[in-house]
Amino acid sequence: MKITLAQLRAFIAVSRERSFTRAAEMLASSQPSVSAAIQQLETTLDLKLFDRTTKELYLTAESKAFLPVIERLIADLDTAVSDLQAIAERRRGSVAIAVLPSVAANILPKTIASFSAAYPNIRISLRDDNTAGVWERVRNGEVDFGVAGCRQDAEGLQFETLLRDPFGAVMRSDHPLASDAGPMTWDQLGEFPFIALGADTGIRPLLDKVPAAPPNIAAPSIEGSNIATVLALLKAGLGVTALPELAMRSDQADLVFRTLVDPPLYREVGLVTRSGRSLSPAAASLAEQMRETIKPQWLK
Amino acid sequence: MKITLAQLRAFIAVSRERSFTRAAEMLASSQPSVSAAIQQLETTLDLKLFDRTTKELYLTAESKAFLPVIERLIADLDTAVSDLQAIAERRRGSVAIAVLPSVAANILPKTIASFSAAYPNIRISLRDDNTAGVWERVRNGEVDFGVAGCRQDAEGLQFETLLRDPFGAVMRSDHPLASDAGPMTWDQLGEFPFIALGADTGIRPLLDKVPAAPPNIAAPSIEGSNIATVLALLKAGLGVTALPELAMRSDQADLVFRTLVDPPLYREVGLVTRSGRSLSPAAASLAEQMRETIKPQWLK
DNA sequence: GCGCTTTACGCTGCGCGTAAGTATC
DNA sequence: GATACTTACGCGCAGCGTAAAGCGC
Repeated sequence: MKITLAQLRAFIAVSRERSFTRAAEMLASSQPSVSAAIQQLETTLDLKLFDRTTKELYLTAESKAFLPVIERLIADLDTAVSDLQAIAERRRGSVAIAVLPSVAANILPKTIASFSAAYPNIRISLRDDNTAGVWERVRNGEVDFGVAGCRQDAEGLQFETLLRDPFGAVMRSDHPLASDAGPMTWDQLGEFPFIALGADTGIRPLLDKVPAAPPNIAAPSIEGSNIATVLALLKAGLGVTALPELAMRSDQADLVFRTLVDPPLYREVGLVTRSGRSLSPAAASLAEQMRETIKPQWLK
Repeated sequence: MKITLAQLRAFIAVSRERSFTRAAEMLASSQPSVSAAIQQLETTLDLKLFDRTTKELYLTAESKAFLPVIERLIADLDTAVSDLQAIAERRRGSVAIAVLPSVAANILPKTIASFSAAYPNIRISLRDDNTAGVWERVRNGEVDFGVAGCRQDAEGLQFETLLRDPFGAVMRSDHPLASDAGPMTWDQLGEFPFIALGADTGIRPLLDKVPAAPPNIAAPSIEGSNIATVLALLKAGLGVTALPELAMRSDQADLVFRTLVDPPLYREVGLVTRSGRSLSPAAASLAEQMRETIKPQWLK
């Protein structure tokens, strides 16, 4: 015969109430079923748990010893379960994500505002990094998911596009190319010193694959290791570059962005997750919130 | 939906084995039933516990946190249950009893020898006391049960006769009455100084109710507070007394016991238990052993 | 005779096992 | 195509509730 949690709960209820009838009320059950539960427990353990007459009910010495153990057991279980349910219901928990700086600056504030309003007790841990760094942090489980550019070597990882970020030329506002703010073509960049990003960024490989790009893009005058550096170089008037729009939107002072066409180039930015691994409830909600936030931008 | 221990055990098994199939083997169950158990748990908790493909199975962060709690829970439960079963099977436990000195000397050695042989790991705690003391110790729960004389004021206590101990006259071997060893009558005691036991013993009240007793029994020359004292007085040749046989059997040196008849008087000696309260398994066995040990004597 | 527990009984439904289905590698 | 998990399905049985019986005061 097998012990069940219901039997243990009945045991606790009867012990506390010192009455089968009141225990049944407490358990929102019928009195005979409590009776049966106790009898089964007694049969299983081969031990009398209660000395009972119609008038009084006593715990035996054995059940007196058993009771606190079982009470703690049931309490621990209930605690564990309600903790889990709190996590499931997003009343508790935390999410760690890694995102591109451009995403952190331009998208996350809205996303996090909405998310925190909906789930005020979820802690969010945020790291910004370039595409390679984001992917690595997702791969090693440091974060629940990431937001970064697409990559080919998605071994064990999954990519879901959130937005297509259009490339444009960027130059100082007094640069010859800055006289017009509209779209321009790749070959117009050929006459000016090109300031490129390092090869370990997600942007550089994309540029290297543009057939219409003039040779100075592949052989840049200067290379900056990250966006901030490149923008600084641009502001110093040392050349032009090509960047996804989002990457410089947060720092437009003195700079002009002109969308590049013929052909247009996009950086796909999206969610990076471990394939075959589910997100925690809170992380899933945050990811969903991110999709919601970006959707309008998507349509742009 | 309700959580069951089977589900929790399935959760532990799958977590450890990282496979539903192997978990099912471990649980001596079918694989689909393990599958169902996990699904029910996931439904109840509204939480994914495992990320599973046919190839690999991972615990989610939540179940990783849940697992050790549940493992300890189940381990504690199993421990508690097996402890109780040890008690039920008399592999562990202890019995405390209070008995009359005469019983301790004449009956218990055999009883305890048999009992300890059958249940070597049960500790026995033994106190000897007079009838009043034994009853009191049973009443206040100091002992599991007692062996003593019968009493009327059995409020909440129960008496079960084990043996009828015949009264006899006791005197020093050089006493006139000691010339014969056979039965004698009460009135023969009338001519000699009577040494009585105190009124707080179980024996004195019995003597006071013998109609055939000569007046010197109710008005004794000397009163001893316990058997040992009375026997000492007898050995000093200061008089005669009337005692149940068992009370002096252990100390016959220099004394003669002659059964009293017309009418014969018996002290009923038996088990004293709290009514409506069950004995612990070990105590029940010891009581039973006592009945077995005494049965032959009973027939005497 | 009253109050509480146990027994009796019919029912629902859960859970098991077998077998077929499905997905992933 | 092999392997492992999931779904489908039928069966048995455990547990519930109602109702009747037993039992101690």
